Amino acid sequence: MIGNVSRLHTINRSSVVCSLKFKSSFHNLTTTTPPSPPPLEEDDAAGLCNLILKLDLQTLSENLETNSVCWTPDLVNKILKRLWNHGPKALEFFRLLERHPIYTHSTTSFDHAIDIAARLRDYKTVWTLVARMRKRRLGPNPKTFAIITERFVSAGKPDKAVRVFLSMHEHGCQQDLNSFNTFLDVLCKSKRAEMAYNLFKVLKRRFKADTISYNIIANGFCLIKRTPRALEVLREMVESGLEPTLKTYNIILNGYFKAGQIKEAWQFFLEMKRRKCVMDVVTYTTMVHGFGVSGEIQKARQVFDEMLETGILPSVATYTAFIQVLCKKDTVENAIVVFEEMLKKGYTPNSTTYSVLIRGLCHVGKMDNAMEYLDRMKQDECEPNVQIFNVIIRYYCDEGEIEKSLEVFERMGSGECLPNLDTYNILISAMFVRKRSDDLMVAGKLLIEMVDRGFVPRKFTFNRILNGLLLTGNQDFAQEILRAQSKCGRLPRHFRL
DNA sequence: TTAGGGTTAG
Repeated sequence: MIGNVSRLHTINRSSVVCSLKFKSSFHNLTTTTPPSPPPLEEDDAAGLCNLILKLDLQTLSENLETNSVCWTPDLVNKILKRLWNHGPKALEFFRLLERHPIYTHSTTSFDHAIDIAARLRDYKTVWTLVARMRKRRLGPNPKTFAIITERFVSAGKPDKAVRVFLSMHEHGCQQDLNSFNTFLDVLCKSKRAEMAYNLFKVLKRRFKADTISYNIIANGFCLIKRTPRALEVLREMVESGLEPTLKTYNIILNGYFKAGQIKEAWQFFLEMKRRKCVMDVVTYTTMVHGFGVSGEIQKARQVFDEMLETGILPSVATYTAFIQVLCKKDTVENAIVVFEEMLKKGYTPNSTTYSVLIRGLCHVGKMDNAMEYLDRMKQDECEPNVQIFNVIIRYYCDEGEIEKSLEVFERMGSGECLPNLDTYNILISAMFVRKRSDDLMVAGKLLIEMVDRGFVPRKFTFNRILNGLLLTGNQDFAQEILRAQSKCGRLPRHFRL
């Protein structure tokens, strides 16, 4: 077990894989007078990320300021995206690069950095960056505000989000119908349709609300399974002289399915046909998925076949929806048949497709098979995302295969895809199952690492580990955990921008 | 990043 602890120590720091990857990038960064900057390849972002994660502030600062890397907004954005689950490091990198003698950040990089800071709930940094953006005449733009308001809403501060939206112009960003609709959508997607509707009523004249505004609100009510309210909103829309579109119908169709009103959905679909409504791939995907989720696989298959007969081409999303419902309500074997069929027709599955299939395989205990598909993703040049890793880790944990789940975790740490809050929570919980003191040590290490990466563990998690450590007489380590806890929610001074 | 379909457990 001590092996496990020491292995965890090495994650992202000095594993062999990492060191090998670092070499080339490190060379690029430390060479002081290269004849010309070497052209950057696809993998440079990955290599640079590992380097950024490895170096301390001082060394990183020295390296970033050399002229040997040809920084481009694209490269910087790639790095910021890869470091998404290591917010403090991402911001440190962004801040250091701001001092670069030649390179200056782009609008999109500022937006990424603002998103990261907002996710860390470091609002002081958010506004500092907004001000800096403005000073450099790079923004802030409507997208910047979409990011900020969305983060406030998901942090449980919708009122603050409303105030921010209403104050956009004070930051030099004009409000218009687009930004209004975007903000309504942010509220609706967080299941605050009622709040969005109230705001809509107040501002609809000022912004000249259009079909999109109404569709957003209707969809918001559908998301909280309130189809009658959605229909009311649409009635209001027609009364104000706006015509529903195919998107409107698709929203309602999906709303019926979401609310479990399968009969209504079917009737609505028939009515659309009767009225000779032009249907599209979204209509059919909604039907296939809706029927499938409610367990009506035959109906789902029938609609899928009908779609092909009508000459509407399924999309990757259609196949994904079908594969998912087959996994859930039929058999994973049949899902694989459809998956292979999709490949034969020349479609390239994306990470969502792999995700549903891998989840399906995990669910029936076919872990080896799931791992095979994880490897197949690479062949398809499809990067596995953190959700896929989380599914595999979760199921390994559920099966009591703690070592295997740690192996997958290590694979993530060695640069493939950084773990997120869920990953840590899943693993830490699993460390209590076997009631072994060495598992508890791993849990502690994970907790410290996640705090270091800007995640805020629940109090419960801290207490659980602290209690365990105190019971096993591990006072020193408990102190370390306490230090991590006090650090939580506050970024160290050098992260301040 | 102006709206609709596909990932996610209870």
